[in-house]
Amino acid sequence: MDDAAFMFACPGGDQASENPLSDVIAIPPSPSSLKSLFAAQVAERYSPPRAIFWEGDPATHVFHLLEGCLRVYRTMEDGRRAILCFSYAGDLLCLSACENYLFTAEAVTPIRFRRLSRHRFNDLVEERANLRFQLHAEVGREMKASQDQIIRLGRTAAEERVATFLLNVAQRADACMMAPVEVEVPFGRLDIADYLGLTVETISREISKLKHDGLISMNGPHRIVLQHLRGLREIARTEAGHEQKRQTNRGPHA
Amino acid sequence: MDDAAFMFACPGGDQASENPLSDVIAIPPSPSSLKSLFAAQVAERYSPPRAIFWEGDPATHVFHLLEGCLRVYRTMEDGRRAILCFSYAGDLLCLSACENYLFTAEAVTPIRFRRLSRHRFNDLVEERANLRFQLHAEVGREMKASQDQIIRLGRTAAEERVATFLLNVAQRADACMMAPVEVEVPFGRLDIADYLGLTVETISREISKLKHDGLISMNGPHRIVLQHLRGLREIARTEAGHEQKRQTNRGPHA
DNA sequence: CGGTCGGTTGAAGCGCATCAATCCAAGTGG
DNA sequence: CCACTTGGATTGATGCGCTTCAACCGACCG
Repeated sequence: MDDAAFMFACPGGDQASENPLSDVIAIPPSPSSLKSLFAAQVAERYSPPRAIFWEGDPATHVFHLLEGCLRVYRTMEDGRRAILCFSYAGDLLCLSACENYLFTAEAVTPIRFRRLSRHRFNDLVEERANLRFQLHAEVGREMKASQDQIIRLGRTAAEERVATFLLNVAQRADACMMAPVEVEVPFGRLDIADYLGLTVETISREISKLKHDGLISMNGPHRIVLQHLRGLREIARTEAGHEQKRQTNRGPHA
Repeated sequence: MDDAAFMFACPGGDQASENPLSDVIAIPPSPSSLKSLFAAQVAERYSPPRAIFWEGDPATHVFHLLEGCLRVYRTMEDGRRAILCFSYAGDLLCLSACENYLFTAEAVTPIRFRRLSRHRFNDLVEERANLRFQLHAEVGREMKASQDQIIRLGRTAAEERVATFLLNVAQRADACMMAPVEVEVPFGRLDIADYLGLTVETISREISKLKHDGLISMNGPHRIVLQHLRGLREIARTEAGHEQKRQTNRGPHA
């Protein structure tokens, strides 16, 4: 599965910020990773459903999520909501340049995170080519994740979206993905629905269908066991291929 | 209208690459804009429906589109296609960091563009803080555009999408947007459909409906006159607001 | 002039939304 | 400790919006 469906992931392993010994003492000795820039900041704790910032507010800070998970969403005037992604422990938030936050980020579980003023973050990143490179790469990953989401919302059926979603959550938690995997799904059905562009009822029905077909089983609505990964992947064949068999839609000047 | 629906736009006015006098002579005297980095490159011409690069190919170059327009898309194994955005004259392409191109970019009209090797582009950008800043800002705009698209595909009806699309194309062409605007829509209905996550028939029907309601009129399928901007905006009220009236969907740990 | 391609329009069907009822777990107050 | 409440999840019944299938039209082209 090469589908990085969640934005803001930081697959490039890096435990620096979890290992204060290397950075907290004195002046950070030339930090080697974006996350280590946060090491000196105090960790804050929020309980759900508290937001760490709101869509439209001046984008004053950058964040590093240490524990728990977040929903990242935008809303329309009439209240419709789209969840852009979920953020997990280890993720960085708000790396993209913008005047105001483009979305709201709200705790789904109790979270722990650090913040850094955007000015300071920018200054620190500017100091080292290494960090600039990491930042650019990270934003590139976010772009890819957004594009995956665009394909999914525009061109796949409910069943495919739910299967893909489950596989992605599983991969988040358990990178190896061998035997039947039990996944913790901390978000509610409404969150999943707003993420996949569907309704709660449809999510529930699709999950029930997968359960009925023996592809998954459940221990309560928030613990789902993926019994038959191959079958799920079959359904979730959302992945972009590279052939170009389809008729080309010539422009009027062709 | 604060909705930058098309990625890779470069609203930050900059005609440097269109004014060769300033940059082509001798060594670029400390370039002040990303686009001016391309000034020394030869301009290539492609006819539709030729692609300038393919999804999955090694991402060797960065591009500056001088004339014409492109469709930028990804395809799935089974041939389903999603157009991520359209690119217009002036736009930069492939600014995000990635090993391989994430999408195919294909001429819709005859195009003229310049290319620059990614290595060289990176080196040049690295030299000047100003350019690094511009690059980051530009990628941020792309992110916002992708997120707009995610909301649209996940949470709006066909009518809204088509109205928004027309308004966006119009704004591209004519920034002031006062009186009835005649827009040139160079892409075919299939392109619009794959961009909006709909089918050709639905596009055609929605356009007919708008025509019937007097909101637009047409001079052939590729020239659409927006007669009643206010009405269109009414329909297209896709814009994200910032209120948070909706019930919060508490996580299980709340 | 027939053939092709893009666009439009009609008819029928289906997938998901909507509306509504029920279930269940957790919380609350008597 | 139990009656009552509350909110999320599930399931069923119905409806609608968009897709699908199909026919037709007009422009362009060989």
